[in-house]
Amino acid sequence: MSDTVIQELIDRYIELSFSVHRRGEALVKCQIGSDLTNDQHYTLRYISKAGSCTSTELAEEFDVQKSAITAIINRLWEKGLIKRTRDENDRRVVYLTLTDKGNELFYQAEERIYRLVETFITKFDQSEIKQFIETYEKLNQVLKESKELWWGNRA
Amino acid sequence: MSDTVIQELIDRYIELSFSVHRRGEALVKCQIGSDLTNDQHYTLRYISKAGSCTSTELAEEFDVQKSAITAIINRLWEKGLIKRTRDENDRRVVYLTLTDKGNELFYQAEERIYRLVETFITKFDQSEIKQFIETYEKLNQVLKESKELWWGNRA
DNA sequence: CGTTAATAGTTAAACGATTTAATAATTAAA
DNA sequence: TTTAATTATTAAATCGTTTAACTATTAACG
Repeated sequence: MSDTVIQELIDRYIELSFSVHRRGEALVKCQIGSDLTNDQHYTLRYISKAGSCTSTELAEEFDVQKSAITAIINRLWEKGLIKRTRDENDRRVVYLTLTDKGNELFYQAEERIYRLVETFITKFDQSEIKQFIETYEKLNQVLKESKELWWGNRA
Repeated sequence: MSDTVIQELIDRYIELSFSVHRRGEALVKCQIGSDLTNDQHYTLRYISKAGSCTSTELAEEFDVQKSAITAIINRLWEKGLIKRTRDENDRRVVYLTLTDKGNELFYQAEERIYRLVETFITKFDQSEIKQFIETYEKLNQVLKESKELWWGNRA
């Protein structure tokens, strides 16, 4: 592969890693606005899809420390969007689920995002989107593996 | 386009916007580690490519308030990586340039990233990468335009 | 059984990135 | 010359993150 293509991939990926989080933020806040941050929305999203999960699971999934999860869950809990339930068999474990309010807010946001994407999706054709998603997933996977490799050499 | 493909794009994009910033962070810190955050590296990168620029320019480019730029520039300045120079003709303006140390650190990071990307780039073929970059740019452009549209309706 | 590990989650302190609102200094416009 | 607009900064607040220490609980093993 030519050097310029590698360099361009790097440029784009770094650009991506800088800007896309902010674009996501705009996406979540789009139109009527939800008062949710990108990270909060993504957390609701994960819990909604899982039905119920633990802090440890979220920390592993998001690749952050458990204390970061505690913080974000606290903020969602203060907004009344999340419920904490202790496991009766193993009393160390806390299950996280969405409250009715949490569910409602999440689905509202999802619907808004869907409507928005519909407005511009016509500019792409299906195969282009599919290809993009595939390459992204591959790239993400490769980066994840690489990361484990480097960090295995340290610490 | 089918509903499932739209939904999948949304899922992937939201995932992307959540995770990619963290992957970028790992990329910047890879191997020997640079003590730069992703945002700091990206800022050095922009100034390096531009040669010299202003806070206002960075704020527009990064799509944040100018005070956020002041903050990040302060941190880089404290590390001795950035120089501030007042314009003699218009004394409101401050030009930002990299110091020698800033240049060195930035190029070290770039080289590390390049070497890393080389190790896994073989898993992709050139056309796939090119296509990925193109679609990314298109998507980014479309989202930028959409954002201006929604936010034009507010405020 | 009882002591020692390990695990799940939280708290506290610190830092980085961000926003809004207010301000200082300077230049442009009327 | 007074008023506007522009450039950059500061201050206060919030969010997301890390590391380190801690609590409560469960598992392991002699």
